Amino acid sequence: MIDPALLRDHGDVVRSAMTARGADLSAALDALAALDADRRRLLPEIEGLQREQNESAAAVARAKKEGRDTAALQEDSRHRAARIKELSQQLEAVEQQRRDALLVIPNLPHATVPAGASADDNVEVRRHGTPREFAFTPQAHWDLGPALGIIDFERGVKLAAARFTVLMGAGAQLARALINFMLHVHTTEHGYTEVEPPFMVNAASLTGTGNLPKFEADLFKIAGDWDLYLSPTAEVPLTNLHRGEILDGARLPIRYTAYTPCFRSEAGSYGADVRGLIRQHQFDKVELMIVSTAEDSYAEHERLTGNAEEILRRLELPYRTIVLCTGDVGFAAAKTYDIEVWLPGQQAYREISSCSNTEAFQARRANIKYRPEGKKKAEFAHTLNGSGLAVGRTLIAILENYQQEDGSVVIPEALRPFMNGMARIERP
RNA sequence: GGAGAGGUGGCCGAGUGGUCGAUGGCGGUGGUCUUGAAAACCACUGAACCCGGAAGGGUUCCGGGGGUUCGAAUCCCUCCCUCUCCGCCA
Repeated sequence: MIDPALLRDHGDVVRSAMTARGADLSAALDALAALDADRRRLLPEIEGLQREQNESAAAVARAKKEGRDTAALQEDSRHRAARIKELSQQLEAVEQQRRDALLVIPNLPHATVPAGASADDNVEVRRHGTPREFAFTPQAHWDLGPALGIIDFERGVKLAAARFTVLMGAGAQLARALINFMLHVHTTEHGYTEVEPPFMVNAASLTGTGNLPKFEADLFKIAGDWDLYLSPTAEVPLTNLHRGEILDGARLPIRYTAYTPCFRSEAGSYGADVRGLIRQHQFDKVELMIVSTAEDSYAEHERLTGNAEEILRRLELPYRTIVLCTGDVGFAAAKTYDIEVWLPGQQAYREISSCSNTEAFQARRANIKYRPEGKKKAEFAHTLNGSGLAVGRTLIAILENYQQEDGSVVIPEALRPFMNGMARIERP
């Protein structure tokens, strides 16, 4: 949620930020500003009447104690009560509309975010490793995996639906090893606390992160008499851990990591990445999440992105890091780095992590505050999140980058301790 | 799934229609005392929003929502949550 006071006092800043995003929100912002003005007109009027009503009630109490007649006072109060009720109903309607309007306004891009209209305008900030030279034509993982007997696409469809997959044998083991490896590095070297959250979340949590109300179509909702959704990312439960709390500033930054399965309906992406493991309705991810002070959040953002990159460096996978431009940065984010891993089967860098600083956008929606050390007034925290990393896509990257001419796949050195020492996955 | 009990400020715990945002205790902060600490004593100690340049003033909040009333923590309705027992179960 953007700061309502910013729209009120510096509407031009908000408007130009939305233009930079390529979002035409001028009508929505006009409506929001009008609702805000209505609210500020109604509120003092109601509060003044309530004050009179409180005084009147006290006068009745005094009069009764002294045995005087209170009929006139009560009659007066009755009229005022009706007026208060009438105005309050108006205010309630205005506030509801104002809330609804605020919840669909995206975040303001940070000043360091490059201007641009689409993903084509994203800017590469660094590149690590060199794509391997193959003496043969490298295969895509959707050929490698089934040939090794470790990925079964057909049976995933049989068990559930398209975009569900079964991992078998060394494939399942590899996914589990990756999860353990990532959690191990983040908890023992990067200072994150491991969390196992619920894999289903409620509407309040999804509203806090910004998935609701605007992106309900991307979610799987639980049928029946439940206000629950399958979590699309651990960002949702981790960010909401401190929803409605005021944290001690001395405790910040708080860093969490969690392995969870993630569930996304992938509505509207029917033509994209239909082959292979890239885009699934269910996938595993190790998430990184940080609650930070406002001053430190951009330093934390760099750190978090580096923590995610470190996994790829340990696995010796070539990657590049790009910063999303104003036209591509997500709804809740002020700034996002995408980390893209090299996939020889596609001869392309593909997203394997997305690391965002949402500043106070989610904190305002989820009411996450902290009391700066030595200060009395609580402030909105900044929240950050990033994949550290997407497990399925990491598995793909290993298969494709470490494939051998005979169709076997070498296990990266760093992963072998988590694979019971296995050094290679052979064809059956 | 069945039966019962209960949700009050950071915590414990009073309060069953009239200045109650709420007695008291604990915890916390500051002070007095002390070489220092403890103890004792004193004071302060929630949040959101509105008006205001500020100082300050005001409104709301006793699980959520609605209702009765001049007036609700207190009465009524409803929803949510927690706990206990039984059943079932990993």
